[in-house]
Amino acid sequence: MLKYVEISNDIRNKIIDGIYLPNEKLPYEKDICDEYNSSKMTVKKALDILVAEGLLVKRRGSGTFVKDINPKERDNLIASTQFRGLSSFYANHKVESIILTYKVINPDKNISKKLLVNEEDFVYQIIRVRSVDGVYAVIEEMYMPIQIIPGLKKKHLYGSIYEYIERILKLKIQSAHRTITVKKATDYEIKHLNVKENDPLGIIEQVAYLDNGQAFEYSIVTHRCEEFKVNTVVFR
Amino acid sequence: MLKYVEISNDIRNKIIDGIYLPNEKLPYEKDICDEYNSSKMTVKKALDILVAEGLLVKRRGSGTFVKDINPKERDNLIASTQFRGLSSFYANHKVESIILTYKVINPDKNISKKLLVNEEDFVYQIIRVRSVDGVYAVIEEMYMPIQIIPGLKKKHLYGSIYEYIERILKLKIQSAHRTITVKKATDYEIKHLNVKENDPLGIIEQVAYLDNGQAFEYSIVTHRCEEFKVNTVVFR
DNA sequence: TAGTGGTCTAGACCACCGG
DNA sequence: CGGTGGTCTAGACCACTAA
Repeated sequence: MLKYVEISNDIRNKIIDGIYLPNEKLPYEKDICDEYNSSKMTVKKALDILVAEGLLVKRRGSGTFVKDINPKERDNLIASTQFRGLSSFYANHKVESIILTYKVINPDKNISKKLLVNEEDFVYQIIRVRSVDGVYAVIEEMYMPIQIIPGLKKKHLYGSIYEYIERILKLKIQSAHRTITVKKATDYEIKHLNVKENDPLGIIEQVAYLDNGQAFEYSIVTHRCEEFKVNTVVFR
Repeated sequence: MLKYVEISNDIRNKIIDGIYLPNEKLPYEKDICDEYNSSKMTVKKALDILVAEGLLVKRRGSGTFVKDINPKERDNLIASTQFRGLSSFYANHKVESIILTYKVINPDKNISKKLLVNEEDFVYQIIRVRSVDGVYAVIEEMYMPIQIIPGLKKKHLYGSIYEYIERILKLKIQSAHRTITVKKATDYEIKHLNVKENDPLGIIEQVAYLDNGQAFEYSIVTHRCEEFKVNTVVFR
C-alpha cells in the first residue's frame, strides 16, 4: 500500500467517523508528518486527494480545515469522484440486466472514431436494460473492440462486465471521458425503461480507457430522471 | 508564474498546435527536466495536470503519450476542466441578462444550510435569464451572503458577477460542488426560457467556495436542453 | 537488463495570514 | 513577527515494460 493513499484513507475515515468535525482545523502538516512518519510532500499529496474530493479546504497561512457539508452530500461526493460501473456503485443493492442485443458488428464511423479502430474491425454491440432493486434504471448501449476484450460471453453480461475485464482479463481500467446531456424519451425508452411519454432523460456518453491509454469502451447510458444525479467538484 | 504551470501550459500548447501529435511519445521525463531546467517532481506535477485534463496518458515502464482524441473533444475537455461563469465560458459571444428578481432576503432552511449562514442573516436573491447571442440559454437563481459579497449593485448583474467578485472585491474563487439533474419544463420555464411544454431541462445546482473555504454562492441554473452539455474526466 | 515513470525524503526558500 | 501551506530540488530507491 502506498503511503499517501494510506494517509488519505485514514484521514477520510476520521472525517466520516466524526473524529475530525466540520470546520475543525487539522493538525499542522508538520505534526501529521510526525504522526505518519512521512515527509511533507507525501502528506501534502495525501491531503490534496481529500481537497480534490471536496472534503477539505486548505488556507495558506492559516491551516487545513474540514469542509462543512452535510453527511449525505459528502458520501455522494466520495462516490462520485470514483469511476465505477453500476454494479459496484450499487454494491448493496440488487442489480439485474436484461439483454436486448448482443452481437459482433463492424462499427460505424462514429463508433470507430471513438474507439480508434478501423471500420473493418469487429466490436461487440451490447444493449442492456439494467434495474436496481427491481426498478428499471438505465438503458446501456455499449461497444468494445473484440481484440481488446476477448472471450466475452453472454453469461458475463448478466453481471458486471468491468469485473470480467479486471478480474478475468487482468486489465486495468484507468479513466473515462464523459459527456452529459439531456433528452426527451422516445418510443424506444418508453417501452424499455417503463417511462411516460415526454419524460426527461439524462444521458452519459462515455469513452473509457485502460491504463495503457487504449480506448476499450464507448457507451451511451440513458438514465430515468429519478435515478439521474451526477456530482462533481470543479476548480478554477 | 509557477514553474509547473508554465511547463504544463507550454506542453498543452504544443499538443493543441500539433507539435506533439496524437499517440506520439513525449520526451523522457529526464529530457523534459533538462529542457525546462527543473527537477523530476516539478515536471511530474506539470504532466499530471495534463493527465487530469485527459490530454496525456502515462504508462509506467514505457513512456508518456499524447491521447488520441479528436480536436473538438479535446477543446471541450480543456474548457470543462475549468470552473468559469457563463460570461467567460462564452467569451467570444454576446452574453446578456434579464433580471427577474434582485432583492435581499432571509434565507430559508435549505439555503442557509448550503451557504452555512443563519436564517436571520441576509442574502441576495438574484434571478436572471441569460442569453447567448440573442438566444435564451439559462435561468439562474442565485443566493449570496451580503456579508461576504458586499456592495453588489444592480448594474453588476447585467454583466459577470464573478468579475465583480474577483476584480472589484479582490476575492479568489476556488472551487464548486455541483449536482447535475434533469427535469421537465414547468410553466415558469416555458414562459422565461421560451421552451415548449414537456421539454427536458438540465439543472446544475452548485455551491461555490472562495479560496478561504467560505461558501459564497448557492445557485440553481436551469439549462435549455440544446445548450446543455457537461464534460468530465473521471478516474478509477 | 536498460529504460521508463512512481514514490519518498530532507531540507531550502517563498507567499500568505494573523496577532 | 511566527506559523502556516506551496514550490522546488537532488537524489535514493522501487515497479513496471520491453527488448
